[in-house]
Amino acid sequence: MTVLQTLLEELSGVLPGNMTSLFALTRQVKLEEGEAYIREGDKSRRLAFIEKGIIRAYTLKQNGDEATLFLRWEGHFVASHDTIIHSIPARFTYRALEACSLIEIDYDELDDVLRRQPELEHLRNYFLLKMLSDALEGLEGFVLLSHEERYQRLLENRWDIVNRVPDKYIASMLGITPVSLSRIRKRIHNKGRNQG
Amino acid sequence: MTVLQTLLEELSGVLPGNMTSLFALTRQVKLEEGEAYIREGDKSRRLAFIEKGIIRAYTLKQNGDEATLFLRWEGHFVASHDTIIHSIPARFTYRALEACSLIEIDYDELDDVLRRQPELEHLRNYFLLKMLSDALEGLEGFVLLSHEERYQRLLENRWDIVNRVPDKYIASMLGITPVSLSRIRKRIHNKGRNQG
DNA sequence: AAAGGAAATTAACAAAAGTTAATTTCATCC
DNA sequence: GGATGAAATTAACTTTTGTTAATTTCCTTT
Repeated sequence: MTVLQTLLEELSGVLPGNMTSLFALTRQVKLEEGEAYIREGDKSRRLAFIEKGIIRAYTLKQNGDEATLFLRWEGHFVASHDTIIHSIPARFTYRALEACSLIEIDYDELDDVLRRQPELEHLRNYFLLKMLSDALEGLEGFVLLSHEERYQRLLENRWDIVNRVPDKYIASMLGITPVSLSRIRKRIHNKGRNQG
Repeated sequence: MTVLQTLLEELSGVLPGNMTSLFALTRQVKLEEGEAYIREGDKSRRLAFIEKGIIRAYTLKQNGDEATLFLRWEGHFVASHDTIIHSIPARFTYRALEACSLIEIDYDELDDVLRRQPELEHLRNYFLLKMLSDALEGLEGFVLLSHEERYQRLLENRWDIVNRVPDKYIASMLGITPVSLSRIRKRIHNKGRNQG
């Protein structure tokens, strides 16, 4: 039984048997480090649970630099909100930062199953609420915290993830340049020295 | 028939009769300008559709300044995500910037109705996806755009709303100070003069 | 019309971030 | 183990923002 199955059963309280129609539609996908899962311009509406690895969503800014929108890792779902919510081609590329193991499903097929088995609908609610909560938490950071505080918070809450990801992607996610992040790191380090 | 009823029926394709149990639980709420709808610390799980007016979600930063997380206006739903998603007391205050007319429902009662009438579940999906989309769009702005570009985008997309809201709240939403927003406005104005 | 008060602008200076480029670190490959 | 190349740091300089305070604008009230 997979991590995902265990998770879903805990959340839904539904017996494994009733999940058969759901899991019949899933397939395992392996990505090599650096491999793209969804490319900018793709129209496929696939959705994946991350069993292992980190995926980075990014796009090119007008000035040519990459901008990282978010990272997702073990236990998260990843999908292009452009294709699923708005039915437009993906405006971001979703690429594996590490070798990844995913469990994939087509969103439209998932939708069919949920329509036929409304007792599973609260799974969808659960994950939508979780994603909404994450997004709002991100927004909060930008409104409430300075760049330095935002990085500090990331270190406190996700030290393990920050450690697995090159700083330049972290910087971009924080809305700053790598040079600026480096200065922030130095500042934090010096504070630690002087003030304990 | 209210704006909300019309909207829901368009979205759900469900006949008015089936919505009776839903609307039996709603009540209209009027707020004066400056009146709070939900206060920081509140535990109530109410949810409201905004028929008329603008509501601002804000909290006090550690330094004592107010930080505005978002604005919601006609056609949006407003609720404390802290109480509804996480079941913790609201960390933000939701206050009417203008006199408001709301249609309110208790989230737990709504939840009951949706469980009993699963044919309405896709309404919840629709609104959750819409809120998620809004939140992600906000995040995108912080990652992809400079302060000036973010303000420009707001002017282009929501000129009518920006016009109804004091600049200091707009500035806070953009993650900058009122002084800085004022300078940005001047810069934009001057560009318009010189470069047409 | 005058007064009062909040919001917005401006000014002046300090702090932080952007930009470009040089330098150093560090992991990887041969 | 030395070469290679990307990432991170540092440096030097410019631009933007933060901060505090003064000034102006604008709206409301009397």
